Parts: sequence; C-alpha cells; structure tokens
Amino acid sequence: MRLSKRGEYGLRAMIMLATSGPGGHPAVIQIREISEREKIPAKFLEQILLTLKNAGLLHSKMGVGGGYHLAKPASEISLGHIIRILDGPLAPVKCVSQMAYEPCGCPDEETCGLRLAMGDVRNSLAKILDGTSLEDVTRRVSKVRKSLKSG
Amino acid sequence: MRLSKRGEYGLRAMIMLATSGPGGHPAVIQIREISEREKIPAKFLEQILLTLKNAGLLHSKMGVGGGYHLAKPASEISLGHIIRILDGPLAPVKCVSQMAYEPCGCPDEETCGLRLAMGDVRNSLAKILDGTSLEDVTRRVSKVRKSLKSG
DNA sequence: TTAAAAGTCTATTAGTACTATAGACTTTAT
DNA sequence: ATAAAGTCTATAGTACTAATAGACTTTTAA
Repeated sequence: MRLSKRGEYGLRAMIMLATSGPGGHPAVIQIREISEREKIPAKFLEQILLTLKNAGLLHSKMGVGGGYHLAKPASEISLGHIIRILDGPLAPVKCVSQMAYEPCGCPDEETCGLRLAMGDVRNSLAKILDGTSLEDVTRRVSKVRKSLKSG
Repeated sequence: MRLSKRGEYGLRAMIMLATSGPGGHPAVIQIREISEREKIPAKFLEQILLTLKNAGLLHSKMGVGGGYHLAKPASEISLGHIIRILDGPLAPVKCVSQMAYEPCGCPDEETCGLRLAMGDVRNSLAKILDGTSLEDVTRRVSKVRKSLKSG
C-alpha cells in the first residue's frame, strides 16, 4: 500500500507551493529551489512538475523570474487528485476502481469476498484523499506549529 | 496504492479456506484445488501458502489426504495481518509506519504536512484491515448471497 | 514395501515498473 | 546577446514482482 517516490515528491512539492504563498497569493518557485529545499533529484522533479502542469494543476512561466505556481486555489486541489495523476488509481485491486475498472476474474464479482473488502478500502482512501485539500494540509501544519510554540 | 498479486492471491486463498469450512470446522484443501478454483499459478501459490504457514496463519499436513487449513478460527485472522505478511507495512510512507518506521528526511517530522496526511491514511487502512476478520468476510459474502436470492 | 499423493525448500528467470539521468531545445527578461 | 528558467524525449540502471523449475521429504494405503 505504498506511495511511490514520484507521488511522494509530487505531494511534497505541491504542499510547498501551497504553503509558501503570502496571504493567498500563489507562490512562484523554481524547480531548483523546490529540489534543494525538499532534497528531490532536480531532473526527476522536473518531470513530475511537468506532468502536474499538463494535468492542469500547475501553471509555469519560462525565462528569467519564471517558475511554478498552483493553477487553482489550494482549497480546490485535493491530495487524491495529485496522487491519481502521478500514481494512478487509488483502488487496491482493479475490480473496485472507479477510474480504471477491470474485471478481476473471479467467478462472481457480486459475491467475491475480496472485492467487497477492497471496495471498503478504496472508498475510505477516496474519502480521506479527495476530502483533503492542500489548504487543509497547510492549515493543519500551521496549527501544529502554533501548538508546539505555546507548548 | 495497489495490492500485489502475491497479496491478492494470498487473501483469496485464505478467504476460500475460511469459507469452505463446514460448520466451524476448518476446511482442509490442497494447493492444487485452490489453484484451480481461483485460477492462481500453482507454484506461485505454493510459495505464498508456505509463507503464510511459516507466519503461523496456516497449518498443513503432508502426504495422501493432506492439505492446508487455517491455524486459528477465522474470527481471529485479520486481513491486515495477511497483507502485512505478504506485502509488508500498510503505511503509504515509511515515516508513518508502525511496523517499519524510518525517517523520511524532512527537516521537521512533527510539522511535515505530508506526514500528517499520510498518518491519517495509515490509520484508516489499519482500522479497516485489522478490524476485518476472515469471518467478517465470509459472513458478508453469505449475506449478499442471500439478498441476491430473495431479490 | 512401495507407489502415489501431498507439502517443502531453494534457486533462477522473465518481465515490468520505478527511479533517475542526459541532453538538446524553447521562451523570456534584461 | 546572454543567462535564467521551463520543455520534451529518450534511455539507463535497478529493484521488485511474478512465475517457473526441480529435487526433496512426509504420509497413507494398496
């Protein structure tokens, strides 16, 4: 049930872009800076951000002073969306996938025990990941920071 | 977030063993029969069942009339346990794993947004998978069967 | 007592997906 | 014109997954 490095790096980068924006303005950050701050191989990160851009989650600007920024408000980008783009379907087995259904080959899908159980897992994953936006993440982080300061 | 074939096959076999038992008695079934009924490559299944046996979830008997059966009541074997044995930790990233923790390398773990979000995911997975026993699965299957009959 | 049925164990291969790197190209600001 | 930045495609390396192979041990029963 592991997240790939691609997925992990992509999420880290998106969270960083969401967190760095001063007062709602989307931050513009260069690949190199994200790569250095998050210790992600630059060339690999480049591919990941490009994928996210082509999927419509990021905008970019070339040339001097360019970089990446979120294409939408952080509140409108969910973790589930990012993960699906980079790692594919959330479903543990294809026969319960919403975005990439395929029959699993059991004699009767409707009464397949594995399918019933994995359906629950998929739904729970989707609920959490589609229900958590980048804004939710940054809010939670700053909350934890504050509670650590005062503690 | 995909389940490996190893994990899938192992779960299918365990569910079959739990389902086939007549009135609480654990069913004794041969590799070959499981392999045929579930369409799992026999030699691969062999390895999987051996792993599950060495982990204490199955018992086996060699020779004529032998085969595999559950080592414990179906109510005491959780899907989470089976998956951990065959596929490793449930956690999407190692820094939130209970059974195989490793630092993820972020500057501050306590305030890492990714870690906070993935912690939720891990907990939810663990809640479902550790909270669902083979008995729960068989009960649910027979419930669905009945409702399909009467429908 | 021996043949057949069944599991055990270890090694090896084939395939695939993940991770990362390379390098040539385009756009933009100054 | 030049330097800073993103774009795009190809490819290499590696690790893991899935599957196969084969020789061995235990047990039952004819």
